[in-house]
Amino acid sequence: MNCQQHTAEIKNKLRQNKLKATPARLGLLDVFEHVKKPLSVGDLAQKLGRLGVDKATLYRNVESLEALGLLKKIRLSGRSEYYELASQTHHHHLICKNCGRVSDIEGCKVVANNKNLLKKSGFAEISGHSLEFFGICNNCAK
Amino acid sequence: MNCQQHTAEIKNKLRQNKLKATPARLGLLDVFEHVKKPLSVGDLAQKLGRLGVDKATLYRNVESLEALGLLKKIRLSGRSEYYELASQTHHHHLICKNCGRVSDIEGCKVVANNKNLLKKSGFAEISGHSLEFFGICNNCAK
DNA sequence: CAAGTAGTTGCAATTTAGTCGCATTTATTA
DNA sequence: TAATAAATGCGACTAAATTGCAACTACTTG
Ligand SMILES: [Mn+2]
Ligand SMILES: [Mn+2]
Ligand SMILES: [Zn+2]
Ligand SMILES: [Zn+2]
Repeated sequence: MNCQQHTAEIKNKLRQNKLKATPARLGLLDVFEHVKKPLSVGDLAQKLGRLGVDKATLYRNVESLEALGLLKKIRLSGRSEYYELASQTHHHHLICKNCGRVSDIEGCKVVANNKNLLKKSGFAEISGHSLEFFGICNNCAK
Repeated sequence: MNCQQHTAEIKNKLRQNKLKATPARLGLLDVFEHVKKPLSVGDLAQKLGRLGVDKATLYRNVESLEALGLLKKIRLSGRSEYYELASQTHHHHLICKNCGRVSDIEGCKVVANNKNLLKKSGFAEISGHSLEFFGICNNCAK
């Protein structure tokens, strides 16, 4: 699939959900396509430099694009929220406690033994992990 | 072990680490002993109501008590940081996407199959999870 | 292709979570 | 009880995120 087809697809998806295909949104998604790392709104603002998109707009857009299923919010350490393209295959992250560097861990089986994955990760030491499940509690499901 | 022994132990641990056993710290730890849920600094401030501990003090204390190993910082959803007693056995959490309710998942084997644990969790639906590892990357380890 | 309009944007003000410096107070020790 | 290292409260400050609103623009429909 080439880039124009891809853009057309995105525009469709937006319109199907009554979201306009604005320069801010297309630019934002384009940044995610080209940058491989998780990005905060601050990162985005910087990458979008010449487009000069207001931060309120960025916050509103990452939120609606997440709701739409194009972005995924991930919780790294630090004070800001990060986002990735939701189209990436499910994976987790290794976060350096020293410098904050983030590496993807491919081939997740939460279910299986992770040791092999970690060996291949390019990390010198794994000192901890955090695993959270999200869902609906019985009380809310009622 | 009764409650007084326990308090004495905590005082010792604090003093051994040149931390004073202040009302703010003992009160804070007491809240954690009695409340089973992870707490943010905001939660703590509220629970400590009548003691009227300043938020700067609370932030400084959760930090030093974490460094001391009495508290553990955990990242749930939402914007603030949460803490739990570090004395609890290693576990993870189920977080309701609807109401934010947090349940402990006991008997963690990140390594093993989680399905049985989830059945017992009191959740109607598990729709996702997040797993992060923390460590030192090769670049930082150098 | 020219309105009409729902949806979007930028801007400024505001809220929230957390941090910091400093003068005062307190827990501990001798 | 006096000396003092550590802790506290207060206020000012920061960064991240949110909100209201008037102006604007991408899309729809004719
Ligand atoms: Mn990733
Ligand atoms: Mn817990
Ligand atoms: Zn590193
Ligand atoms: Zn719930």
